Amino acid sequence: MPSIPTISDAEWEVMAVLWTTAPLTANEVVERLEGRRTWSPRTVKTLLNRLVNKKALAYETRGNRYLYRPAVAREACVRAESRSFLTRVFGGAAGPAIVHLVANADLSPSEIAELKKLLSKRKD
Amino acid sequence: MPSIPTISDAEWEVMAVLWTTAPLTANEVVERLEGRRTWSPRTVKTLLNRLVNKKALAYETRGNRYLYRPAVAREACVRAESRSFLTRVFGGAAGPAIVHLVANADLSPSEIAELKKLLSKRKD
DNA sequence: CGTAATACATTACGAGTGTAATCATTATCG
DNA sequence: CGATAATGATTACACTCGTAATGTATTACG
Repeated sequence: MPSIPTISDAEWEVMAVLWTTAPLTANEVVERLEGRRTWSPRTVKTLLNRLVNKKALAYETRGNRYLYRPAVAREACVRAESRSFLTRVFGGAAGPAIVHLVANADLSPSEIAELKKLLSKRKD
Repeated sequence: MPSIPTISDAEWEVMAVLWTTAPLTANEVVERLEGRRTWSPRTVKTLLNRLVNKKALAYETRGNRYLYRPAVAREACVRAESRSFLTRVFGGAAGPAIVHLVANADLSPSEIAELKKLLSKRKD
């Protein structure tokens, strides 16, 4: 399993785009970020570059253009970030963290139902 | 409401100590971190200083010693960090985040029961 | 073919972080 | 009272991040 690189806030936005659709050219990534961020295209290119250096993204060249695609799975990054969050904020204790989130979150009835089902299964 | 300063990883460790017990002198904080971290006492002093500058800690002087105490509530910081985590990793959607955590977390039966109770109450 | 446009690479730069060492002030021991 | 030890303040330094500008190589138009 490839170890998960550290992905910063801004980098997560870029990764999110490519986890949704890949491969994309740099400009396609820029387009998909418009509206959500007010970044200069230069900034997006910088982030793409850093992510490639971190081996969070890979690319193939198609002519003079690069096609970027994720090199790490979203699920793996989510797990890593979650662990880091739990450790920092709750000292690693998932129980209190989940209680906090459930108490403060805006959950739809169907989400509540799903969570209850999930909890019942885990009791086994 | 005082706005919540940004608290880094290392700083969270220090805050955690003072949220548990306060007020404490710098050296008492250092002692309580021994074993959990291998920081030089200097490093801890630096972190205390930064936290005071950020107004996350306050102090009173007792003779030549400082007594540090939190200036922001743990609960408020937890909320801020949780929001930041949800936004970064799950695009702000709490539902999927909680599902992920529940699915991956190591929960005790009593925690599971507590969560189910909490969810039932929220359905109303 | 040469020059402009395009696309990636390199460099920039101030703020924050992790990790400390040195400086200055104050209190305490002899 | 003076020297030393203790304590907080200031300074350090390399690395990451957010946010770009500038440099370089390649392509495409005229």
